[in-house]
Amino acid sequence: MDEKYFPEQIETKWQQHWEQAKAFEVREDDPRPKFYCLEMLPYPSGFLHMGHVRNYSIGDALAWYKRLQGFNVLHPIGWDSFGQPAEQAAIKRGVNPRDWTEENIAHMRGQMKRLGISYAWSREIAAHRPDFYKWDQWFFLRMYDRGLAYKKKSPVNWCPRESTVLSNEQSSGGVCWRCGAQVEKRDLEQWFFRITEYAEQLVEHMKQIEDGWPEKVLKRQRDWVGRSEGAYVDFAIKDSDEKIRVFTTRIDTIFGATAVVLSTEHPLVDELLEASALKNEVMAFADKVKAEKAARSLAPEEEEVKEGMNTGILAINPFSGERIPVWVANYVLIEYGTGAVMSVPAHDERDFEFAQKYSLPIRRVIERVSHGQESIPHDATSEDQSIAMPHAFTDYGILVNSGDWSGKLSEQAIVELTRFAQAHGFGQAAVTYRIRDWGVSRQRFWGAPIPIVYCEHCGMVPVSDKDLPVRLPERAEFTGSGQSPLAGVADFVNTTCPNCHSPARRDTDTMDTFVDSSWYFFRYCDPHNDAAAFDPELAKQWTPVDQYIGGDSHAVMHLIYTRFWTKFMRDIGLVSFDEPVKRLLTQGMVTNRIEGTDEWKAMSKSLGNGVDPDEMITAFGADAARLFVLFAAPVENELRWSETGIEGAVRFLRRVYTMVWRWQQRLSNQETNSEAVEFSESARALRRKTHQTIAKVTSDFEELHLNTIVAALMELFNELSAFEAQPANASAADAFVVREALESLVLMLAPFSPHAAEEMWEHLGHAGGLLASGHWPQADAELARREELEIPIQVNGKLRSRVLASPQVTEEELRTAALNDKKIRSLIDGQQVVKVIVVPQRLVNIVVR
RNA sequence: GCCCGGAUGGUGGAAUUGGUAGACACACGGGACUUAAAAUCCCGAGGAUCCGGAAGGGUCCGUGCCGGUUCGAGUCCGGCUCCGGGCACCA
Repeated sequence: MDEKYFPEQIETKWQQHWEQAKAFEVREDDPRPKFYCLEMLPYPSGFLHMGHVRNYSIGDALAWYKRLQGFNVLHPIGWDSFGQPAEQAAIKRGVNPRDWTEENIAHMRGQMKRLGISYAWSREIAAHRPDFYKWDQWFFLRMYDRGLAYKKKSPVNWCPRESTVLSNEQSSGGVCWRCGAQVEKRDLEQWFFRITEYAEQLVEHMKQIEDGWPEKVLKRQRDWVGRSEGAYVDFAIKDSDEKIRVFTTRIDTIFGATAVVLSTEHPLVDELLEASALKNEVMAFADKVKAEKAARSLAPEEEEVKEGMNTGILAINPFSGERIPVWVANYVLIEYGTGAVMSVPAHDERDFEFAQKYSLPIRRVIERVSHGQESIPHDATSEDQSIAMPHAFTDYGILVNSGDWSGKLSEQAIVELTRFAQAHGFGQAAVTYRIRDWGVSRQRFWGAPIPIVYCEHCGMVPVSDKDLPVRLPERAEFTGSGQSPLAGVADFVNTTCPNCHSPARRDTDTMDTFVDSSWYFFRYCDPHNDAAAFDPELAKQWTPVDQYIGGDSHAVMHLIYTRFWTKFMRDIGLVSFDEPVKRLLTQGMVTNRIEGTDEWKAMSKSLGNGVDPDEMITAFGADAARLFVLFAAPVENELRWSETGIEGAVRFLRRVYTMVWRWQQRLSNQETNSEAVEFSESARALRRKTHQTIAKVTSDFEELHLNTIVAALMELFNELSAFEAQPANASAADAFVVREALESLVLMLAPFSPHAAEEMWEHLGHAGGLLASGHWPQADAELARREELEIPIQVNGKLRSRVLASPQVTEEELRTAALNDKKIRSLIDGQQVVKVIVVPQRLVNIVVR
């Protein structure tokens, strides 16, 4: 041990020790309870950024804590190594995506090792390696077997810059989630996973995780799934056998329907207009809307103007028999519900706006329930109330002008009208969801090939399991054009049919990379299995994940897909639970000031406010960088980068290190190891602080309040520094107390700054390091108890004095002590004491008048 | 527009869930060491104001704003303001 703290030396030394000792590898036959600590796997862009450092520092702190507490901790890492950047590099610079990816992984792995994150490296996985994506393909086939993977021609979100299809999640807001380009609509044959089949469970099972997941994430998922209860209602069409089915959540307003409005893309539009004189006009309108929709993606912020056209067709309101016009309009979504709505201008903002524009009648059928109202308003209101209503009235209320249902409350009417529709065969209760099936086809090279071939005779045929993986070819042409580069690789495309062995062609699309991340953490349980994605028995020992940590940018994509995937794996018998992750932590962003401004933004190269973790490690050491990152803000908050802050962390580590250096000689004497009988008052105070700190740190770890843990450790250190005994003159009892404090401090520091902790632990007489588990200190409640309490005394709620009392003081004694306090007596002299409130062990408040 | 968060010193943030507001740190100021600087160590500090030669001590105000509940409110309730985020024609 050097007298001075040299982080670089210490860190290199312990990283080697850990590697040699395989300190963080785990075995399934370990009898201790398991803990699965997982951080979101990174994309191998080539360089870690501070967001990664924060993510892994949080995860590693927890992994260390649990390990020290005696858990068998699985803490793995891998690479989300399929995806666009590798392919972009191939297009722009002609490099091989595989080489590019492997080089990036090698560099980032080195950075992680320099940070000293305690990963079980033998379990490292990478999505782009055939032994991994083989199982993507295997899962695809299982989806296919069950009808959960299907192909359909559909308008897809198309990123023109990257020449690829995006999922709904990846194109939310009309822009590409990756490059920000405006998304266009195109019709392509695409593979989909039937996530909608699991929509109900995705909502329902939130109950199982609501204690462990941030409400913010659950809410976004709930919104994304968009469960909505309502009813289908069929409107018959005059002079036709066809019906228009609409979905509504407000069947109670149906007597106010003054039109039925179809999406311009509704299949019935064509058919119904066959005989209509307006056919050409309406079709022209539909084309115009379609063109506008495609163009609109160029300026998505722009609010769309509602436009429509009367088709001249009449629909029949099944409740009233009334004939109302059928319109087509651009504001009705084909993707949601049935692609058709009943228009109730009086009670829906959108219909109101539309009706005003086209002078459709606005008929009020719901009245506000006034407070205490008993009587029912009668149906005396006039037909057209557009003048009387400045807005749509969208609240629930009481029905008017609604036939037999007038006078009923909305809630009740909804139930009764739905039941009536069902009984008469023109409707039924229905639940709809906003979530759409997950489009997984990508016209890209750098992904898992879709294991399907097309045979002239047999049509679409799945590849046999035994022929997996369908390997990516070594080379391809990267033109950046629309087709998958795989289409140009003859060796890849041309194959034989698994069925009839005649010539066939492979599907040339690859899978969305979110497929990899949907199940990767199950692979860590059994990473080298070449007979299965994982052995269910091994997975059972580790999963579900106890704590997952990552950015909240994945709140709806990855974190919904992985929940879906888990339910699917449950259904094919691989796992026995519904939810893959018990606790989720969404860490805050790391931001830095943009030079010359007062703006704090996420670090990024393009903004020029990035901080290179390597430089941090070189300048201050990994231990200090990690300590600072965890201390500077609560884990879920934004973290504002500060150079001086990290210097403070170095200073703290240096001070602790120096303290250990100063005491190590004295503490090597065995007598300091056994507890003395008598301790001085100040020694007892230090012990008290030690045990109070242990208790606080332990409970804060359970909540991942890492910043307050560091503060508590600093407090303990400050008290230790102020302790009067010095190494040269310390009694055995004093030395014992110092040892207890120092050892506890070093152990509790290990999750934050493990290298320095190892070094100090060794020099406190524990050769062999911290590697063995089970060292976490135990708080002794007896020793942590205060010998004397300082009780604040208030008069009329204002702090006026303090008295000292023993922790055993009774309420009565406290009251007396407060009233007899000199200062208090002079203050309340001559006034009437109305009441004395005594909070045991806490405070006394004297109320006077 | 709708739905969530949040607002505490110069700064990041603490506060046992209704009980001494500002822990811990950064930045800052003063001092020691030094020829000097850096490093290190010690001390100070919410604001205003008063008493005292000093050490110290007192009073008032103070957790975005207004109001309420309570012996007591950063914490609970009602009404706002501002900031951040999510969704965005989902019938």
